[in-house]
Amino acid sequence: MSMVALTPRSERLLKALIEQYIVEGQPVGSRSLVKQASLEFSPATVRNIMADLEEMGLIRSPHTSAGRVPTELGYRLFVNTLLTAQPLEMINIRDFEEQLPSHQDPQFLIEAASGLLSQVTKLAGVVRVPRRAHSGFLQLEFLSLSAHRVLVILVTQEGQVLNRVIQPKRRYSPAELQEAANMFNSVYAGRSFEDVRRSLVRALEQDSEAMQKLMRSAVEMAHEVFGEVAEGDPLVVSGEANLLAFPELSDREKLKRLFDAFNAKQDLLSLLDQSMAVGGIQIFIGGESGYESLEPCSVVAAPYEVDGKIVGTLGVVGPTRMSYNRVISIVDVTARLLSGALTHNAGHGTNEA
Amino acid sequence: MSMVALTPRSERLLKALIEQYIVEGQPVGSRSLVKQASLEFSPATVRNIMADLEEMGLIRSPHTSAGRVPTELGYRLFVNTLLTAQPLEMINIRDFEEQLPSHQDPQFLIEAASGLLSQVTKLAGVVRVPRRAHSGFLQLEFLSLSAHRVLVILVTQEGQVLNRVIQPKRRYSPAELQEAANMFNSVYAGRSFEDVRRSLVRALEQDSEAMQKLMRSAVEMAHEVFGEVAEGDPLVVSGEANLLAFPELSDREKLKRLFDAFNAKQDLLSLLDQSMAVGGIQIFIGGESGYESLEPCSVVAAPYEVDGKIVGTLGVVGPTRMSYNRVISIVDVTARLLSGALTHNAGHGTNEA
DNA sequence: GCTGGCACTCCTAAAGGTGGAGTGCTAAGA
DNA sequence: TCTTAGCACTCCACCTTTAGGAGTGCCAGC
Repeated sequence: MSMVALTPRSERLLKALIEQYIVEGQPVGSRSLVKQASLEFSPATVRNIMADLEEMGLIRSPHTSAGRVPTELGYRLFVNTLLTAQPLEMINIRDFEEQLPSHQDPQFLIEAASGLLSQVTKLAGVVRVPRRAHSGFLQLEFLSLSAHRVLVILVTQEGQVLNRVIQPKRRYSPAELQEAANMFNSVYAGRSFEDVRRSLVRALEQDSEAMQKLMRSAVEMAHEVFGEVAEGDPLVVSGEANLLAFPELSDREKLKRLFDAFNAKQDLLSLLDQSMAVGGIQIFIGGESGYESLEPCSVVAAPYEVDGKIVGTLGVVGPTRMSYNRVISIVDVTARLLSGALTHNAGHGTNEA
Repeated sequence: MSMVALTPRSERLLKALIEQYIVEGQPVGSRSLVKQASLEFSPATVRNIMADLEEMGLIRSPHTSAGRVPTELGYRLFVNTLLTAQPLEMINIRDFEEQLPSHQDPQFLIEAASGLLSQVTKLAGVVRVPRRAHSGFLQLEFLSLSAHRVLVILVTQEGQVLNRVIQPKRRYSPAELQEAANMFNSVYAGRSFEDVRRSLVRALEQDSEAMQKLMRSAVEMAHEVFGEVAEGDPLVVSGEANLLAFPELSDREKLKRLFDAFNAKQDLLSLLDQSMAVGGIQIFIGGESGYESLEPCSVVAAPYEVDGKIVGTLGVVGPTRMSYNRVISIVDVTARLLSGALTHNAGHGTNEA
């Protein structure tokens, strides 16, 4: 494992090898590599260089008389230093923008982004949705639906709307509901969800005499909703079926485990959260992610923002043999566009007259 | 193809054969069938009867010296007349009910039902969500978020809440928004979504003089939302990965096509809609559904209701070789429970004091 | 240090061979 | 007339063998 720096020639060779392997999915032999990359030296020379690269742990042979295949280390070197940036013109950004119109429902945008990622990469797209607990509580509204049913609507600062129907103990007039909401909002608006939830619990435990009666009702009803509103699905996945097309995942066992991972979502979730903390585009190659279920895969992820603050992560999951430069560009631009579409004070609003 | 009625004995044999095939997934031979079902006649006799059944098109041999496998016709006869009802005690209905609590967000309930179906059947669960166009519009609310952003909230009679942020041309005070909403609701409440949408288009085309200014604004803002609010995902699918476990779907081509069908959703959607019109539990075996993509599958579907009116369908998709009696019971009970959870005036409300 | 040549390895695909599970048919028994 | 045991036959699934090819490693010459 002599960590001698690569010569320019061996770098070039490694790059050509990985690129060919990414396209063909077959171990790359010396002869075909010479032909494919029109190298000016002979197969025998290539074999010598390959032997060096193998010694360095960058490539390996599946067996004695097969060609070479990149190792995780090889991919890592490749994405770190050998990638040629994808010309972004090739990806029609217009098309992307059309799919992610500004000022839409956040949930809709997130699902659209996930679908977009999977469609254009032909891999699985995944979006970590913003956590509600940390997002800001903007406003609450009580609507009377019928005698004993009140619709409670919560609005987050991100523009998300959550709702739940509750059945309060007594009947309230629309005016009462309105006033209760006003009182509630004036106290709690602007604080984080988690913060409000805790405050409500405390308020309920405290002496109820100290609170105005209507406010007490508001707190009770709000608590019912804050406590119960499900976090919803924290992960939006699409295009899993695309992975069926890859022969390297034809191993039924592996495939099943991978799909179960998509279903369980726990590993992916942790990975994306971890990536959110770091910021910037993250690439996890094979076992680098540290999750066994994702071992045969690579993940390319990028955080996205709302009003300049990172709130979630999106990315692509595919076999280690993926077209990294293309995927990276796509993930990058999608993250930017999603951020733009989710950000409210965007300069490109439609009705700024 | 002599359509002589089956003798009780051949019926019994067919039933045993299909039941064994459902469990084992392997062609059933005469000897093993005798042993398994402890029949009181010999393998030779069974062979004779099998030959008859084959002539009637109820079973077939994959090849000369293999056992017999049910045909679609065989399955059809089986589910029509030979099924022994699954004792419902076996499925713990309590568990189901816990997963589908009343008075929850409809979207949540629908996703929970889909997940429930797939988990307990180990197949793919699918729910057709109610169509918005036909559902009733209950009430609309304008909330001022910031200077130029207004949150428009639509509430359906089913208790669903839709929302979108718009940027109106001029600024409105909260009081104005309140009044505009009141005016709007007094005119349009109770009509179907599609109806309201059409009315709005007409109102906008007509002479604006005839309308009060604030009402005009309300109509404009409402139109922006009614026109643009996406229908959302009409189909909730879960547990697709369960299908990977079935060897009969190991054909990569078929599997890919099936997964694409789940993604495209068009065929499944048509099938479920068709099933909704008929009402009652529907079973589509293999090609009976008429959709090529679903040809290797069977679908068991049942409609569900809100307030006594059928609004959608749910079901299970799996290989033709599925445990029909079990699946039918599960689909049935899930449809009932979902109906109950979605129905508002349910007798089992929690706070009816 | 590069290259052609050569022996060697090992996979893949096709071609045989074998055993078992299962069938259809026939003829004898109830 | 229905049932059953027996038997020859079929065909798959599995294994082994064989040949072919792609590729390597190494050596010797340039």
